[in-house]
Amino acid sequence: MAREIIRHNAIYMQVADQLAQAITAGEYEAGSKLPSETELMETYGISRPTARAAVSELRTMGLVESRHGRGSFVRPQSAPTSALARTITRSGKRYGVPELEAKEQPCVTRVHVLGTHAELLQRREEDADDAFSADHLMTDPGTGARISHRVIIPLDVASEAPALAETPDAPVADLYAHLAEAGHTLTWQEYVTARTPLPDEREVLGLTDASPILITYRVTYGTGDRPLLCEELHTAAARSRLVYRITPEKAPAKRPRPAKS
Amino acid sequence: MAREIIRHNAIYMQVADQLAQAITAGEYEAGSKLPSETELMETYGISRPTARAAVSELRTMGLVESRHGRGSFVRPQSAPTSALARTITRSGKRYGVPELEAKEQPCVTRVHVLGTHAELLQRREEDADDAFSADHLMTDPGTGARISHRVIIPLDVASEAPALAETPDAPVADLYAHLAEAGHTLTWQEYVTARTPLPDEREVLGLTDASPILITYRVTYGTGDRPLLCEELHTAAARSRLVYRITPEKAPAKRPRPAKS
DNA sequence: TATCATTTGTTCGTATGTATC
DNA sequence: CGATACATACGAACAAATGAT
Repeated sequence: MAREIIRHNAIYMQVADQLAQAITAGEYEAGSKLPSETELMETYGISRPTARAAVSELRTMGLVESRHGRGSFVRPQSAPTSALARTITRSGKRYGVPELEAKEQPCVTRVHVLGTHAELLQRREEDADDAFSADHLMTDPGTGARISHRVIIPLDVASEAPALAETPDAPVADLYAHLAEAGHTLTWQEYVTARTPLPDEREVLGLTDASPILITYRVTYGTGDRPLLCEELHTAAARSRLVYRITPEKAPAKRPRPAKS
Repeated sequence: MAREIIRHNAIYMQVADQLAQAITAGEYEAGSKLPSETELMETYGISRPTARAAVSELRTMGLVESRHGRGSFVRPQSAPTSALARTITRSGKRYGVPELEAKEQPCVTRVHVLGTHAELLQRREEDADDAFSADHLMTDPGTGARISHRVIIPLDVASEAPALAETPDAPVADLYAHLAEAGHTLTWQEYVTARTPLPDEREVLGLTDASPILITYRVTYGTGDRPLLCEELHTAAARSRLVYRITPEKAPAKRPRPAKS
């Protein structure tokens, strides 16, 4: 019954495992050169495609990085990551977010609210609500890592706070301010996931490999917990680390039980 | 000056790009079968290794899943992900965390505080401080996804709150309570990153592929912002989504500038 | 500056094994 | 059993980037 989840019989996998263990055990220093494919062929008595497959595994594991004409190098275990604070500050009526360096002019388009955005903004996909989409490309001052940032502003929200429709590409702190001025009491919630980047995402973020990207959706809620905005942020997981401050909340007298009829 | 970051010249990459776009555009339904390698060879006029390389790219992108003897199938775009709330509630002196189902008996070991743990607990690696490590294997009740959870309790912290040393494998809510009883005012901060799992991590979490895992480090700070505990949580990014509530903080009159001399 | 050896990247061909239907 | 499909493995060749001569 117990089905083998992973096949370790394959030669290239055995070689990859051995090398992975050696790397994680610290037998190869960070930045040091892995044996070349030719050397692997000789030491393990395998063919070139097999050696390549083993190194390819290490690459997708994020353990090594291959450079054309030079070799494969061990990536630093705990890479120089910069902390990306996902906090919001408030001074009076003005909300602030950690500053990032803008790299390009923001780009505004009209989109339909679909998929995760529809789910988080609590809209049905069938309605295909229109929205503004403001795309920003920024850099993390710490590491220089690129960050792509998109703000989705549903049209009905924009019509309630016209300042949003005029400058949907403004910094999010301004968008928050406009919503606060429109009488909303703002709260936020953030959803974090990760996945391997698609080719075009790789290009946008300047990634050379298929190492994962962190994706966060920040939803701004207004009065009555109505979702107003949805921001989507992409960043290379290997270079940045998200930081959240967790503030304890008052526990309700009776724990709400998720409906599951 | 503008260096080409990604080569799209490669045939297998071009094929992978086309297929990836078709999949993300919804031309293939979730769960539907991709053209077989033989079909790809014919339609694109390429060899078998090239067709395989293209499909392999799609696999590491997490777009498709290949099954021996059957074919490659499109993975659901927005997989059934469950939300993993990373919140802490408080009722009186008792702190609560969202409940997870324990899958195995916790396992306690003695470890040195190294790497990221040392960094977050603000200890120097050279000191190689001893600590308890309590490993829990749990499941997300929503999706049944496995979650591995490790608590690092430095020995000096344990000696200040002896209850910690007695039952380091207790639920974290109990650990928090013990620290609060020892006179600490607790605050938390969480660091999120992601990476491709190592073979043994794959096995622990029951993953069949190399799709990314989300890693969160939750640090518990006591009085004077002294780091007391470090929790590390691993979960498959494809099946879970972390949820953070963001509470605005009062902005300091003058923004503290990170020292960088 | 030019050449050469080394190393990875890409592509083909071919063969065999093994799971599924 | 046979056909189909993916998995593994070998061999071979050339391209392209790199670093040293």
